[in-house]
Amino acid sequence: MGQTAQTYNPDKYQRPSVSVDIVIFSIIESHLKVLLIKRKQWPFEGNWAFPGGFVRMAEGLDEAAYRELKEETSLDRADVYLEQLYTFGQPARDPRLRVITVAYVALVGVDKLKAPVAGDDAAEVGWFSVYQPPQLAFDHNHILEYAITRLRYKLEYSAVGFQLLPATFTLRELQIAYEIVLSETLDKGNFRSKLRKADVVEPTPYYRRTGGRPARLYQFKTDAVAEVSARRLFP
Amino acid sequence: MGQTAQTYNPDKYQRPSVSVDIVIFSIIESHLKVLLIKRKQWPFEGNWAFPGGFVRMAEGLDEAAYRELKEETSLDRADVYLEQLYTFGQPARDPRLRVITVAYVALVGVDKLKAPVAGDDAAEVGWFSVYQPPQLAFDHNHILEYAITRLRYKLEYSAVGFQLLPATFTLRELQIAYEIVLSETLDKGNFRSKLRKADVVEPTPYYRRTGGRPARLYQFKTDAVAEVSARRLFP
DNA sequence: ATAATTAGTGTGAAAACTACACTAAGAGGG
DNA sequence: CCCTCTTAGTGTAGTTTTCACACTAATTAT
Repeated sequence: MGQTAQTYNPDKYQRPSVSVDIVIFSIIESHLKVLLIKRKQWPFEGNWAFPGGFVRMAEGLDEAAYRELKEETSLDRADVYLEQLYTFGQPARDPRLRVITVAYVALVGVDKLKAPVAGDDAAEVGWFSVYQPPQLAFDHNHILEYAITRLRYKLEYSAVGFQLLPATFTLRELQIAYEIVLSETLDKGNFRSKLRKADVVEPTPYYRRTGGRPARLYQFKTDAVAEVSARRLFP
Repeated sequence: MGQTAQTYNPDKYQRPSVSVDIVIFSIIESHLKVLLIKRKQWPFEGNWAFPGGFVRMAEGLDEAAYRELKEETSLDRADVYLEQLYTFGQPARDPRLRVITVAYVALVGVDKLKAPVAGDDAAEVGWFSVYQPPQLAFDHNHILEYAITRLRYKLEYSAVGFQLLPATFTLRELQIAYEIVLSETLDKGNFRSKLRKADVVEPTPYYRRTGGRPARLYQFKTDAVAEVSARRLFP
């Protein structure tokens, strides 16, 4: 019969290792891309993996994710949107030892990207299209798929899409970002009127020159809640 | 600088314990209730907690959740809807040792409930209204709130609400279940037409006698997808 | 000037949502 | 048996939202 949490003595048993993995998305050159690091050791040597690492005893999970983000990509917590995705814990997902990983999703605008730095071992780092990723390590294919699904879903009913853009942007750029993530085209007029009603962006006094009529630059309203009330924002 | 997952040797470091906790919801006597177990030991002795326990080295997370469910409540995996909720890992959430817990939400129909059994130590077990829970252990208040929010949210755009009812039910009963969870009244006609359009229930040949006109019994369509396509199902 | 290009607005038809009224089928009481 | 009460189930008009598409606006290139 069952051991309940109160009687079970965990010291008698082996404990798993717990890591965080961060799926970092950005839109680079009109493509939805994900940051990956090349592994230099067994297992999955030469394959690519999300930045991440083991959770330390004295830190929370979000804290661990922000720390790894900073260490492996130099991205500060102020520069990214970070959210817990899901926890993956199949016993065989790491051939070395039992590792349960808490996956996070991060969104970052191109303007925030420094040249991504590697860890101590100067591993190769790169941005890859999410639709043609390289050979991934562990169950990271599965995690990536799940992350994309969640990102699409989230974009439909909230305003996190702004996190993929620079601080100011034209409405056309925002629409293109949504189109890239959702993999569908959106109607310009409808996109704009929804945006107006959602009341999540505000105009700046600046314009960006384009091929034709200059486009007004907008910014995300700081007081706007990310979770846009009831109804879906998009499509 | 950063330790990456590939160079870090986790054996050199202490590892946290990992548990699963299961927030089990049911609708009992027209109230949304949650199953809790009374703790008999320090810490939080006398407080109530979700069923749960430590994850074993050879089992996955869902597997651990189903096992605990079976051990502590006799509920079989076929009898419940189970879904991972969120992972809570604040270092101080358990005063004894570092425990990271992967929380799950389970929905179960009253007809599935046997008298809930306790573990080896015959702990007290009970169903409590989610709005006036007793004194809870650990961060379980926080987990409960999060679980309720997610349940409401999920009900709005998917058809999991059926999981809170017996195998067959009247549409009125289903509406009441939704009203209880969402804490708002719904229009009968509109509820029914949405349900018709969503195409997730089918009539059985049976009726339930009520005070007035007998009500047709319905069942969840087995081939219906739980995630109801695009638009919100309710309100 | 004129065409080409991109920004931004307006609008009518279709679909969905909402509130509310209506009919249907049983139980119970005189 | 007839009337009333209760709960089940349907219909619909008015409003709001969505969707497709046409229109105007401001700049660059020729």
